[in-house]
Amino acid sequence: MASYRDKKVITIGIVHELTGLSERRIRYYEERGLIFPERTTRGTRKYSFSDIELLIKIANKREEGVQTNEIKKDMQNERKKKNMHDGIIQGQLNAHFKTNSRPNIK
Amino acid sequence: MASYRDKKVITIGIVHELTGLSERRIRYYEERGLIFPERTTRGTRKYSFSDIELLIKIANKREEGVQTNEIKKDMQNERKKKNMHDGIIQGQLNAHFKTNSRPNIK
DNA sequence: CGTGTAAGGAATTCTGACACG
DNA sequence: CGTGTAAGGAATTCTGACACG
Repeated sequence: MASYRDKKVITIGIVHELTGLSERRIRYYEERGLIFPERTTRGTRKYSFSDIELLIKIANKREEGVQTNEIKKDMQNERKKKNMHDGIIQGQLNAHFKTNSRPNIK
Repeated sequence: MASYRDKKVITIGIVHELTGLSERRIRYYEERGLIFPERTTRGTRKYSFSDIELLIKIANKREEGVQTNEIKKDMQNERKKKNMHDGIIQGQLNAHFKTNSRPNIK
């Protein structure tokens, strides 16, 4: 995991080129907690391809009139749903192997 | 193909961060025809992840004392070998299906 | 609330050149 | 030949703020 898709290496200018979103909007969505670029040593933002895909989804929601607040909640719910699903899988695995998740790991 | 690995979206500063190579060297390898970044509308270079991997290979060769000239020839030979191999495969496919590569495509 | 814009400073990138070896 | 460096200009990015609605 954490392949090319998730490596944060793209500057905001290129993100703008790729998405058509203004730099203002891109920064604003970060301010609202929808997206989390990393920073270079000297402070310029770095985005990943998956950030770019997320930005496009966000922009589409905004076009439908959804507020950033709502978008954020939706994203958190997706997260929760995914984690629940993973929990179920893990539960099934545990039951199958009749063992704890991390036995005897100090 | 032409997935994330091959999209040219990384500025030279980030390439430097990722490879440790000086910007001077990165530009020089372009000058010698070893690497081919694209440009933004206003002229700044953009590299792909595969460019970065290639740069690392080039740097390793250079450490062994191989000249850029040699490295370039080696790269061209790899290309040729690969194309020959593809040709063989294609020939086998053609023989197998007793057909031309692109029949009746206008 | 979401986005545009003007503002000023700091950091980035570019090219062509000189240096050394 | 391969790489460093200083030079000057142009473009980028950053933050905080005002505007409108």
